[in-house]
Amino acid sequence: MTARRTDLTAPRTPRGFADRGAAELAATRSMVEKIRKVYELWGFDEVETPFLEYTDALGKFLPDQDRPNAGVFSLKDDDDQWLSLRYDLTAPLARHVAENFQKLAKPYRSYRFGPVFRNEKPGPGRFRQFLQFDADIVGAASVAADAEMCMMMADTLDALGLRGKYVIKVNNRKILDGVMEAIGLGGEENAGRRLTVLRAIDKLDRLGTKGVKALLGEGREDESGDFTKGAGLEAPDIDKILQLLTAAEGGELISSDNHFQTLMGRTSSLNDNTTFHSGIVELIAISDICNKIGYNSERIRLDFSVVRGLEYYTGPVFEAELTFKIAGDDGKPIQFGSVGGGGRYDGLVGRFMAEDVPATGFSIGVSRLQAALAALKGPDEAAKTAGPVVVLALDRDRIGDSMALAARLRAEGVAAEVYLGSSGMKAQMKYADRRKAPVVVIQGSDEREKGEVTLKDLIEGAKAAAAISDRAEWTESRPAQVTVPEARLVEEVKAILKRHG
RNA sequence: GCCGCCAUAGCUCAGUUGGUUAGAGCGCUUGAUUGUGGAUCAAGAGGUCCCUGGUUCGAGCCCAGGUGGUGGUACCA
Repeated sequence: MTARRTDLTAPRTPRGFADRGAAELAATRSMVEKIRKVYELWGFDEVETPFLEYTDALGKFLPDQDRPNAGVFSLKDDDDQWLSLRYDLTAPLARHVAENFQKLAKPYRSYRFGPVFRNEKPGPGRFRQFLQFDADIVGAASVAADAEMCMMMADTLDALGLRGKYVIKVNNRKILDGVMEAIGLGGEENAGRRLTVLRAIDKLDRLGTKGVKALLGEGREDESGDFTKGAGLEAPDIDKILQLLTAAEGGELISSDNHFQTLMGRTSSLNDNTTFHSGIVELIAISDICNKIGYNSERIRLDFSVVRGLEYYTGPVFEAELTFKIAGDDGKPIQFGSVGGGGRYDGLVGRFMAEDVPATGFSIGVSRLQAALAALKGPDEAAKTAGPVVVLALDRDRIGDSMALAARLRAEGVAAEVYLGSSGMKAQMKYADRRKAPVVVIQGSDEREKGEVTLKDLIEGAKAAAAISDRAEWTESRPAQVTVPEARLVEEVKAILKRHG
């Protein structure tokens, strides 16, 4: 027996990172192409930025003030400058725009796709590297740009076959800011409490009115016994916020003056606040545009509980949510929830340059959306991808003959490979089976002498085998197999492939 | 980050109050029936019982710390 080696390295992917196989990559590719097509149809140009940025170019908007450096992978360059892996595609875009400001035609419409990295606790379906696909308009202050973003996001999900299975929820940060001003939380000194209030509102869909109420007041204790400190608001102020959250109930985009009046009626105590009021006016404008073009409340809706990023959004915010549930492995329904979102961030480019540059955009979580699409299709779909035709190598001295057969198939555009291992025929058949080969090409000495090849249709054969339980019958029938002259190889293989689409 | 649960073969899991050489099913490899995937039969490979330390005559089992996973929660740009 061999001695145990102690110098072996354990093969392992880093925590929260994953290898991706052919089927998954193919699904990503097809998704990405569909999304790209929509973006380009709307007149967006692709741009690519590096994975690494100088930390200060990303850093100011790290959201969690308690742990300003957590969440990001950073390293020090040889000139002592800190670099970080990008954690989204928006901050790098802001840098790109500021750096090339004179060259770019504005409003600048661009899209980006690629991996982003977050150094935080991974979970099921949640990785430390994942894909995003963003689109942004920089240099357009009008809410018409925000309306475009909502509509394009809807188009994108439509293109992915999700019509009727999602909703784009729209809100405006000015509305939330206005409410907080109205209850005396304006000004620098209340920034911390405003954050707490926004976080509480963001949890409405998960914790319900009751949970949010607790978080706005004293605080809330969760099932594990952990206590989350609340915002400490007075009861009448809490009511004002809850009143707002329910004001958009019915889930309609404000489509007319009539709706506007109704809404204003429901939020009467807040309408004197100018910030709040201008937020409402902006939403009406977005709503008018969307409705005019035919994006009704089936696709785009008003929802005052949408908060999104806590730091940099300044105006309209939107979130794409999948509305269907899927049965998980344990039978419990899984709600996929948010698969993307965005909003207006008028201050983000401005931190690189003296002038403010208005911008709006959104991001699609490709990895998450792909998981949802896969779950929607069911597990069988992924297994259907066909492998190459496998040419068996029965006679080791004549491997060149096998390679010549494969070459002929390739020359006609049929994916083909020769078995290059050292096992016998049975193992080679098994190999072809596992490769998901649709066809196996067999040429042993028998066939070669007669100038023939035997072709076996593995897909048809598998069906036939299911009906056979008797050994003799199996041997006898040689299911789904034909022997043809070598000259007809390509033609016959193509015919079999065609039968299976 | 905080709280809880879990860790035995490639996978899913057994493993008695702490007691000899740690098991099963599936999968994998090889062979038989034939030069052919399935079925059947036979044989075989595969384990630091997560790691380190402790208790004990003796630890897969008990204790402590660590690591990894998982379920909440926090955060989610």
